[in-house]
Amino acid sequence: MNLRELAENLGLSQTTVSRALNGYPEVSETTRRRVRAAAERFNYRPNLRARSLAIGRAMAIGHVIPISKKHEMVNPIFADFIAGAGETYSRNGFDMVLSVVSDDNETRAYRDMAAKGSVDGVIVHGPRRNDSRIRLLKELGLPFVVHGRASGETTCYSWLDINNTRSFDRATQLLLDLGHRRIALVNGLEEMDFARRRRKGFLQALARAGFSPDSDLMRSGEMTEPYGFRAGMEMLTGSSPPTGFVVSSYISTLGVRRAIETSGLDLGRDVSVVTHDDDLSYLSNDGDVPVFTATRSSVRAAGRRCAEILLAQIQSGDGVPVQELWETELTLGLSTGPRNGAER
Amino acid sequence: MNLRELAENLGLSQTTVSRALNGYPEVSETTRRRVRAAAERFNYRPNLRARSLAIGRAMAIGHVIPISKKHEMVNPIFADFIAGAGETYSRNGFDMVLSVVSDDNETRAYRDMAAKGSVDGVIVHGPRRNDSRIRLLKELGLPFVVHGRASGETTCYSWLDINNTRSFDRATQLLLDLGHRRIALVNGLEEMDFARRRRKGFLQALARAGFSPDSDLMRSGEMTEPYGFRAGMEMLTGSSPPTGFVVSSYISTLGVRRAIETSGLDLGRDVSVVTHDDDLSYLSNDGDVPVFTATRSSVRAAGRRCAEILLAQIQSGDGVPVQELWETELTLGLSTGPRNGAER
DNA sequence: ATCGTTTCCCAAAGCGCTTTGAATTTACGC
DNA sequence: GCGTAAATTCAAAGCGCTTTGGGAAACGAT
Repeated sequence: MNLRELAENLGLSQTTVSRALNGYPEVSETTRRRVRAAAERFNYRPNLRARSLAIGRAMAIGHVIPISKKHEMVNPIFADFIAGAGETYSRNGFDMVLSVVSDDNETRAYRDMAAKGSVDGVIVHGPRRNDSRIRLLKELGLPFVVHGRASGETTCYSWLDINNTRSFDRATQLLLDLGHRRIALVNGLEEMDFARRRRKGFLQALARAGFSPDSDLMRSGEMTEPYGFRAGMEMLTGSSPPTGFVVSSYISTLGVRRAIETSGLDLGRDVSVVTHDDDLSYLSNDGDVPVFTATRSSVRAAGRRCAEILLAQIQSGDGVPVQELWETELTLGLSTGPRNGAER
Repeated sequence: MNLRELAENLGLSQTTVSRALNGYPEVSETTRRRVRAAAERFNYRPNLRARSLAIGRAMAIGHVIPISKKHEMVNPIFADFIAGAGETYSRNGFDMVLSVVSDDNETRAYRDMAAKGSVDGVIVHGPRRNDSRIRLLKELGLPFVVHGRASGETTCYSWLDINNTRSFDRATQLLLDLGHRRIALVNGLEEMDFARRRRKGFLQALARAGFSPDSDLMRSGEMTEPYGFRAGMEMLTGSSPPTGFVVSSYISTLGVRRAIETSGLDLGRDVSVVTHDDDLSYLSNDGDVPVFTATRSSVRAAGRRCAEILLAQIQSGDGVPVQELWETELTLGLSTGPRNGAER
């Protein structure tokens, strides 16, 4: 059932039917009701492609997901973000189109999206230092919101980020306050912007306490469970193992815990761990008392908000960037405690 | 840059340019090269909406993700599936459109997709017993592939599933062979088709060994980590705790492990666990020796394959259903061992 | 030269919708 | 009853592409 058929059926012109359905004032209330009823009855929905061709908008938001051996974007954190953003989209009648591309094709993917006109805007995930995508998207004139920030990028753009530096400063400070002296950082990939900021916060707290960084106690890598395990094992079996860990992701924290247990140590007593908790719906750190002491911020809420910002930007058409910096909650769990008196 | 401009620029008609780019034989090789070069130079991509309006195909596949309090589809498993499917899509020039809807709107979402013409086909996730979506999609004439199966649905349709019954039969049998007598099942939501099949396999193995089912040792729920923990705690602190667990998801297995450890028991010695492992890229159970004994099947590979089947179906246009049943690997890890001699 | 055949290219229609500009009907005041 | 304004409705153009049905040019064969 298309517009023409529906119009014929009603004995009206396509114009009138279209206007009736889209709420234009030039059509009388009685015919509008009549049209609405018929549309309902025939289960009519305007063809999206035709509609967006006519109005020049795609009614869709794009997410480009680079995929490769070294850099895997489709992770549980991303899934939760998507869930949040998706809610917002469907509430506003937008679709979400995901483009999974090998990461050497990422630039092309954005170019394609812009040229093909398949989306009205995009969300940029996992910004890196000096991220070239931001310039590209500006050049293409495609509205976008960055989840995170790209330090080094001086031009103005919309982003939503958490205060990574302060989060990790506070997390580290907590361990210092508990008496820990050898504190390890298990971080994300060094090229990711958030990882740099977290490291900065970590080092900042150490410096304040008068400690100089120990590169043996700093790891960066993609935040999987096995990575956390490996990093944990290496450090715990090293010559002078840490008594505290600050970990960038709940997922790798699971690996760190495994390493601690494998080493016969007791989490929260022998070794303290503070993690960043994205409040993932499937890997909740909730409970009467959370298992892990964590800096928490819901990535799902971030998804919702990023989507809202982007849609507002598209609707308004003005290029006024919106920038939001969210603080995280530092919640105490069972994974932290005072340093054991005895040196290990 | 659109087709008209490109054609004008070349001094050719739109027809010729279109044909040149789409590889039709009616255009000479020399002009084809000339057109290709110009398209490259101007960074021309056909407008997708116009194109699909003209050819009547959307070049996109839909995934409907129901979302609600009780039934959360955006999980790490789904993320991996998406990653696999997405690879296939982009290799074939298709987009993936996700529609996140509250689950009382699911039917509407499929209807919308079909009527709006925004996709050429859909993948159905998480089939339930007697799933109404299958009938709906047949009625709508929208090509689809089901990831899993819907028992009770008698009509013929394309699906890709793993042999859940046999998997869980084997897993249970392994524990029986190791001497375990009280074996618990921590399963997914009862309404999900796979959960029913897994329970069937579980009970089948028990029955073969002459054991009758004990409802105290069977749980079902959404497969989160906290759920696994709760289920594990309840059973382990019950009057006659299990010495073996069969768990439906790696994620809830993490919860079960936490419960075991919290109870002061030793995984693999006091309590054995066999899990189903979807081979998630972020929560890998790999290693020289896997942590968990598991029935393994890559959900990412399943995503790839489902996408292939669907695309083939769309391309060919015939309605010949494809059905694939994959066996899982039963891999031994560190989480299983003979039952302790002493009764606990 | 003439007549098919190829080869190469084009004008125009059509996909299903929105929107412009105009036409028709109705309402109202005089 | 007439003129004007307001309220409705409509025909047609256009969004950017593909594709149908020819037409012109080039090429051999007669």
